Amino acid sequence: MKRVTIYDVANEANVSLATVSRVINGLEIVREDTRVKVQEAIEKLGYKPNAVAQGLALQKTTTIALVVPEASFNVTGQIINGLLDVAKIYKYSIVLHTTTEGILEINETIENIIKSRVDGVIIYNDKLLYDELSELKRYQYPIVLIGNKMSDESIASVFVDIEKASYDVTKAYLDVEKNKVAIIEDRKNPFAISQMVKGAQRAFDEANKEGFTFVQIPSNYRSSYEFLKGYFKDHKHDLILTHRDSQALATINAASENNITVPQECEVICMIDTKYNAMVRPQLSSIVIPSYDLGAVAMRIMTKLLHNEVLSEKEIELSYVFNRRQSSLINL
Amino acid sequence: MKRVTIYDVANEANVSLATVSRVINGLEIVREDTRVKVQEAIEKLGYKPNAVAQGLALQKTTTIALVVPEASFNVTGQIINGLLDVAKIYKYSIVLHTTTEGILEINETIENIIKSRVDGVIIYNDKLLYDELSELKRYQYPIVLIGNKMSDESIASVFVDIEKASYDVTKAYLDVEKNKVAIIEDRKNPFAISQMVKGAQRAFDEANKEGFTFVQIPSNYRSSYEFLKGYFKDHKHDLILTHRDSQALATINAASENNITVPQECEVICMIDTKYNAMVRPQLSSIVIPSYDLGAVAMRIMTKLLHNEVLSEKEIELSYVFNRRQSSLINL
DNA sequence: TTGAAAGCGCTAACAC
DNA sequence: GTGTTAGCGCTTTCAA
Repeated sequence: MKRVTIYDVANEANVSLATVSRVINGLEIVREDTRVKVQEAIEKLGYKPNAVAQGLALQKTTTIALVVPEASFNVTGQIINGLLDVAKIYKYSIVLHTTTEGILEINETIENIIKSRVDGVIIYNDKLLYDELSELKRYQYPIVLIGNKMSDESIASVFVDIEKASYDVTKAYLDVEKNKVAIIEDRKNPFAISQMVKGAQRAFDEANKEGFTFVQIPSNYRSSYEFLKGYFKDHKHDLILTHRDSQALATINAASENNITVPQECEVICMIDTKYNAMVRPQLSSIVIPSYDLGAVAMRIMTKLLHNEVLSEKEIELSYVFNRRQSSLINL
Repeated sequence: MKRVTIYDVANEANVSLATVSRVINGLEIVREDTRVKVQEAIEKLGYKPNAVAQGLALQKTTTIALVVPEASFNVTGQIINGLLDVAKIYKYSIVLHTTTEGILEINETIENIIKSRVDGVIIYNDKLLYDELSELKRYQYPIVLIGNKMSDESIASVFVDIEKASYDVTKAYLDVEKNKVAIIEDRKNPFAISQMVKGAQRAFDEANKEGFTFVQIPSNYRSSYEFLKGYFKDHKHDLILTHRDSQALATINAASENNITVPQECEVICMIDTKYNAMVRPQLSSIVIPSYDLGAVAMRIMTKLLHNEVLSEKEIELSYVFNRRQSSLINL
């Protein structure tokens, strides 16, 4: 089946292609009867405008690039859901890119994004730092960052203040003299972890206390779990904060192996709330970061950027709530 | 910064745009010194070929559309990882589409796909049935289905024989006289569940036994869990098969509420293996469906379809293994 | 209100 | 080995 073009429709309807273009774009300067004529031709031929050609002619593609770390869908899944829902509303397509560790790979990804001439790029990525962004900025892409607080003429961001969340939680524990607080490393999210550490440290400093511990672990679940099993043989904490649910689970399981009961002897709280938090036993207390909203808002901001609407604020902070479940005892 | 085009490069290098086109496409009929000259111009100007224009000229976009159900990333995450890895190798971009229940929405998605002039579409979707596919076929899109067994001139598929998996598991239990087998419904994956039921029923039929139960449940985790809590008050099973890990967790938690111990009094096995299966306690036994491979193979097949390579087989079955963990007792 | 024609950036004959 | 030119399918001035 030969692809039907705007010419075919024009022919069929006995009008010029300019007229067809006008009706498919809903321009009001078309007489009703010719509009109908064209519509019928479109219908009859099953014509669908070629978005590629439109993209060339208009110099915009109504697609945006989304960049997330490879294998991160447990964390980014909800974000993507939010993103796509809003993208649908504004009729944007989403091209999905994932990045691995290598700087080479990242540059290749950026190169591909630039070649694809998307209208903007949304990034959820702890590691895509300012240097890499500059390449994107050279080409004047509107950029929305998810998770990192940052902005300038072409960059906006949507995030949750994890430093504050970490501070709040830690402070609540210090207030009741539960002073042995530890944060478990998350190698995949160095920025988030650095924020958490900063917040906890601030709480300690303000309380004039010491004893905060940062526990470095291997990079995957299996070895983290093994490591923690050993770690808990001679370490005790009142509260352990983790970034992801998987690390909280590793912690709880490792503690359990050492006959440390959660939450009685050691409380565990993680930062990211997934549906598994409520499914596992003990149910995981967590900061509920509004992932879906993070994605939805990011996409909404992007549409504003693209339509040159004024943004009253380019750094949008979303609030979290604390959801205490079974793995911890203190309410905030 | 004005977008630099192939003309600018041609000017800078004092050659025609055809020559520039040749070097960026790596055609061998360019003299070395002019190639170098052009490369330098490209470098100097920071030129990146416009994929949109290439798409128009070549009548292909080297992008493929991926369609998955909305909010399915827990299940499709791994598939997408595999898909993207292979897509990178062959330099294809992936446009992500999600579908919700409504038939209208689905048609809109298909419409958008057609407009976007992707080179092919890969679908993981229990509900996108033959009727909807026909629209795509009208436009001669190569299609690769993940999860469903189906094929014709333009359709290929990659799947795991869930019917057989379900049969195997059920048979193993019937063989040792554990005859009270139940399958928990999964409203989001009616096709998969129907296959599972079929397999279990076949095992029962062959063994000339009765007692297979299909348990219908509400659609979300929370209400499923509540429902199952009630259900287990007056129902006992030797083995419960579920599709997703979340349903297995709901089952285990509900059983536990009724003081039914897993796996001693009731064994639980699910079909899809996620990383959480090994993290929760008891660890979930499961059929390990090779999700990553499903995605990777699907994309590989797609490249073959697009390059007109002959496919010896258009229905590719991947094999599963059974991973017994703590929630069940019998090895297969 | 409609049509003619230039242009968006690139590829691929075809000619030189 | 390199240049010229006609598209690819659409939008958008500018005229009519």
